Amino acid sequence: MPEQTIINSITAAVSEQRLPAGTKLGEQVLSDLFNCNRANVRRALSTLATMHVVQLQPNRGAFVSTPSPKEAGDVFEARRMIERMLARKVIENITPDDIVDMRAIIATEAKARANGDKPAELRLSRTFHMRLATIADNQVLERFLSELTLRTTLIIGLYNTAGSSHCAEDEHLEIVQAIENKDEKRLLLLIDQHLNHLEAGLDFKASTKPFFNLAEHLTIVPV
Amino acid sequence: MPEQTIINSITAAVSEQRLPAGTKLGEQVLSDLFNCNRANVRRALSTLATMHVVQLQPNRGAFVSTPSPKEAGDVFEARRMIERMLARKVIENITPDDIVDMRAIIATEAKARANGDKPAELRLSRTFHMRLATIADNQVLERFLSELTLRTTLIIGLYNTAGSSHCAEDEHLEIVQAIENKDEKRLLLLIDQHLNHLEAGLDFKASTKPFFNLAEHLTIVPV
DNA sequence: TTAACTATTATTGTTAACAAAACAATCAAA
DNA sequence: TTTGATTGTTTTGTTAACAATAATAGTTAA
Repeated sequence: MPEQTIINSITAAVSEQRLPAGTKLGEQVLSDLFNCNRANVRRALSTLATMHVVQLQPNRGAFVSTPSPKEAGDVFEARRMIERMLARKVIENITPDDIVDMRAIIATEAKARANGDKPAELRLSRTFHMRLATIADNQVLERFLSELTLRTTLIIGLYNTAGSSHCAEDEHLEIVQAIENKDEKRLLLLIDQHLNHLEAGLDFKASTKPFFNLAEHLTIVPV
Repeated sequence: MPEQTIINSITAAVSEQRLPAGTKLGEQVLSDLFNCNRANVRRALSTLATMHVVQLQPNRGAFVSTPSPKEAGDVFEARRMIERMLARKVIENITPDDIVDMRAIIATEAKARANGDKPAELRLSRTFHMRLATIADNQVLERFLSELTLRTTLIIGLYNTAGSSHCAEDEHLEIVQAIENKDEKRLLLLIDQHLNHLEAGLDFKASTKPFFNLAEHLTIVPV
């Protein structure tokens, strides 16, 4: 039981931007925190590493991933495609109850925003997207999206410029409306716009990123 | 270094259908085989489990995954979408050298088939698809496809009915031709047909799963 | 023979101790 | 002040031993 608990806690923290990119995840700290031995921590970190949510550095330990600009582009591209695919399936599968659920999520999200509770807002935004995947009923795509939303959050935390680091609430509402109307064309348009808004807010030049890879900037000149 | 070796060996064996679905992957056997301790084996199996290539059963150990019919459907659906996306990117990025490379892979694949070397044929078929992903130059989609091709191989090994358990060689050739012509419409059609042929050969009613000696079919592949 | 029960064996899960590497601090010298 | 070396501390990596659970074999009784 402890291993999945660790994974869930870390992914939750990342999804709420409580753990910024680059944060060291020490084994001792985690095993103390979760009252378990290091072996469990190790396996949890290994699993998170295969999801590219953390990066393992030999003999140095685990760190929350710091996606590169290229990586960010790949993530957004993959995510856009997967969400479009899910959207099509959602229109096929949607039920009135699902619509009610989604509106409830959006309402709670709006409340969190009004209260200035940004972690809750971020978490609920992700919940909304993941709910679409659940309705679409493809567990492979659902898992892929789960990973990509986490990585998206890391990317936004790294490269977002002041402005909207969150999904616009009205966009979520419009998406639900399009689903209810089974208007596929409009839904795909909204999905694209939604992700475009996120991506447009990124600035890779002036990253507030505290860490950077020296090797990227230094080239070895032969004598 | 041993961990990645274990992962590579098992994925290689799965991709060549030397390890059928359901095979027990004992920790002692693997640690003996790879001259390492159980901790490394454990982490490797944990990583493979997050890729859904093996399934972990509490207190029982690790087994090569036996995908359910529903899971098989999800895998094919996701794979079809990803390969279509990759195909579009391949047309953008393709170079003459890439064309030569791909034809070489297909030629080697044909040779393996002529020699009745089925493992090599399966491996090269996967190589062909993965090469498309490399050319498309999206590491996220490349990793997703890597997982999905492995799972596809397991599915085919489980549910395929006698006939063509492999990609048709001429289909690969036609795909390269369409890429060379930058004929996107035809390329997407071929991709769909290609995967449809694989899926059409499945029969979920009858499945057989044999067992045998692990060490006999696992070879150590260097990183 | 089959079924149920028990004893034995093997395998997985957990823990702790140790080795090796990276990190931090101190101090000396240019 | 900065550089470099040395030492001590912390953290990761590895290994082995032990505990807990499941699989197996053997035995007895119906």
